[in-house]
Amino acid sequence: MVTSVDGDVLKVLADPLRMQIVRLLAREALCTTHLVEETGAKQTNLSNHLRALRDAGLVDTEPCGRFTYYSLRPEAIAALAAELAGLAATAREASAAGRRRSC
Amino acid sequence: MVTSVDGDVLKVLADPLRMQIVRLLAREALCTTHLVEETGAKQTNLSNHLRALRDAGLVDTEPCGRFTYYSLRPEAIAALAAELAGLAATAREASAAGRRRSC
DNA sequence: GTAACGTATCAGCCCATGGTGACGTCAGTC
DNA sequence: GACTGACGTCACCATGGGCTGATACGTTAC
Repeated sequence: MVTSVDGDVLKVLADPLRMQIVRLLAREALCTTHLVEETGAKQTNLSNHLRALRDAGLVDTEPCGRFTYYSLRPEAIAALAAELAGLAATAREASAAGRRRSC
Repeated sequence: MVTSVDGDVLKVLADPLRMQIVRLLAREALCTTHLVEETGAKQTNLSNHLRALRDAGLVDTEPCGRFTYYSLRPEAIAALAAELAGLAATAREASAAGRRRSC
């Protein structure tokens, strides 16, 4: 299949807290301390979610002294957006053509 | 916030079987029987997932005798794609400007 | 060195959710 | 009417994954 929407990325983004992190990181790079303040979540919890985001290739980390800056990787999000847009285009086309499999 | 990526839609799409259903429905409208053949999943299981997709506004149903046709709603997918694209654009801009919060 | 701080890892609990079987409902066929 | 096939709903079980506390590690300040 040409466009295989990455299930892992979707699963990672499906969590509300991780989505909130992604939204915050889209605006500016932050370190864990900031995210604790912004989200109100425990540091341990955030560290787990950040690891999930890192493993999925959604964020980059940059150590800075004893801090660690997290920043969003626009390509990852853009790739997912493009794949979904392609899916939507296919569906629109199929819908316009009234394509359906007979029973 | 202007763009609030719908967490429900993401959560629904995060399931691999549901994503497979969405991909199949993007090409043509199908009824449950077809989906059972294509996916190999149990009818009951599919019915549950289809309900989730319907509740999330991702698919439309159209009764046809004793069959039920399911079709993808392109708008729902397109809206999600657009929101994600917006997020990616914001992130790209922030990254280019080197925006980061000081510790 | 020691203390304080930022961050990561681990083990455990608990809840949400996917899968399944039994059953009910509705439409078409005889 | 009785039967069959298409779908949906419900109750149950099992697994996954999110949250937490304890703890470890590395860095900076004193």
